Amino acid sequence: MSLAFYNTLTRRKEPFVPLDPKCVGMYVCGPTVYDSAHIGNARPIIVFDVLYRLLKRLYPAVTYVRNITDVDDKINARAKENKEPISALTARTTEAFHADIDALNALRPDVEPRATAHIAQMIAMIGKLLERGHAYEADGHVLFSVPSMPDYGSLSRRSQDEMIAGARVEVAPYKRNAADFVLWKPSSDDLPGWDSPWGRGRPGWHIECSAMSREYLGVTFDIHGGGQDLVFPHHENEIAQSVCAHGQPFARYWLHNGYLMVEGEKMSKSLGNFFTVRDLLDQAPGEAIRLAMLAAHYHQPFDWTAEGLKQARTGMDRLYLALRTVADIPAEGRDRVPFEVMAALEDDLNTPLAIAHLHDLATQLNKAVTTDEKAKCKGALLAAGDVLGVLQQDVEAWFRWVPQAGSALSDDAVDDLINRRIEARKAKNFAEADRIRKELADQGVLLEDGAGGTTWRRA
RNA sequence: GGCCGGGUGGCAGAGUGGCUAUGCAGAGGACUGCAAAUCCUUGUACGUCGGUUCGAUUCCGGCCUCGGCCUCCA
Repeated sequence: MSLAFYNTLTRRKEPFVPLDPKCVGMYVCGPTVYDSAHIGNARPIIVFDVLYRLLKRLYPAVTYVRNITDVDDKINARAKENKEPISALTARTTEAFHADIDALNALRPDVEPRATAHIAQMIAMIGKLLERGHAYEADGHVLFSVPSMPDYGSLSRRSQDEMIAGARVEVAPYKRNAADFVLWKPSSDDLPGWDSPWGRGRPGWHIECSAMSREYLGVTFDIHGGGQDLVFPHHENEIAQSVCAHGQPFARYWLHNGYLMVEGEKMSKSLGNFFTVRDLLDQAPGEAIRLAMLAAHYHQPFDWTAEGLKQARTGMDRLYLALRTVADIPAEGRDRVPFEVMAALEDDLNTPLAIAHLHDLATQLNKAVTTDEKAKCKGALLAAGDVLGVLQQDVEAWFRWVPQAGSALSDDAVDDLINRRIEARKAKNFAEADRIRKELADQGVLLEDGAGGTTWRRA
């Protein structure tokens, strides 16, 4: 089986051949740190985390770069609104972002560059664009000249005429062409700014990704990922900047995750269907959120629903339940991801199919008779979970998870009631035993009487 | 208007030119003091109209329909 991705650049699924098979480079657009991450932000985080985990299994080394945008007009506006220093806002938001993605089992990238730490590289790159005639100064700004690049628009497949026709925003008067975009803009004294050959100012939105990917991955690199909404203009402009500055190809494979909707509608604050990752982590364990997200192919539009999250949690329960039966048997071969799971993921990250195989593995485990069989099945299931980033926690911890807000019965109280029920059952007092079962059930605790005694879990 | 992506069984969601995933929910059975879990069995799915084909849900075309993007939202 070989690795293949749907490449937005060619609109086709293509075999993946890295530039350097010893080390694969991937860049994913990260968050602008002015607010809590919402579930729309979580999708690319989770999707590209699976890609990262997969690549790490297939190649000796992977360099995963995901930026932090910490200079942006939205940040400036929010800081002003909050009456807090920009640095405090970005530091706080970055920290919250890290906490959220850790809870979703997303591995940290190898490099997480901050835009403000790479202003010099951006200035150098803008200088190069000016030198090569792909940019011009106007009214304190430096703008990228779109007509200077004949094949501008190749990623999003739109012609320059179309863009001008479609422009629905008033065009700034200093632009030579309506499609031109800002590389550098002047900052007033109350705004963050850096000295540059064009005066004190700050970078435009797109230049940071061009500069930072160059810094850590080189001029040409393997994979660039992000949400579909970034295809135009962000990624298109990244390509323009990088290709024109270096005269060489930029990212070779472009992967974009589909849009995320909520209960069939576009997520927006005004519709009241806006959820942060934090909100969801209070409602369900991170792995359930993760499984819910991976239940659809990354390229498809995804409809986030409460029902879907519930189903994902039930699905995780099933997998952990299978593992619970073999808690005392050591896993065998955890380092070997089952072939079918790898094949599914290598085929353009088919996570729904991979999850189906996860369930097959759980069924096999449930049906396994000998200890040897069980050990192997357990290893296979855990290994499969490792590439998908699920089944990463202790089985009992999974079943003891309680929502943030809930005033759940303590674990000790549950154990106490279970012991009383065991006494009642010994005395054949089934009425009392059933009463206790009911009492616990009302508190969301399910009891399961098995050969090895009574176990419990929260539902 | 331009461009893009969808429409699969009760629900979610893969996939395939003929052998019809997977999970949840439903039905029946085994097991169980009860229950849960588990295992077994089970269900005339592929928007619509044409075309290509021995055969299409899968390929091609029209139509209907949903969603998105078109300058700073992942």
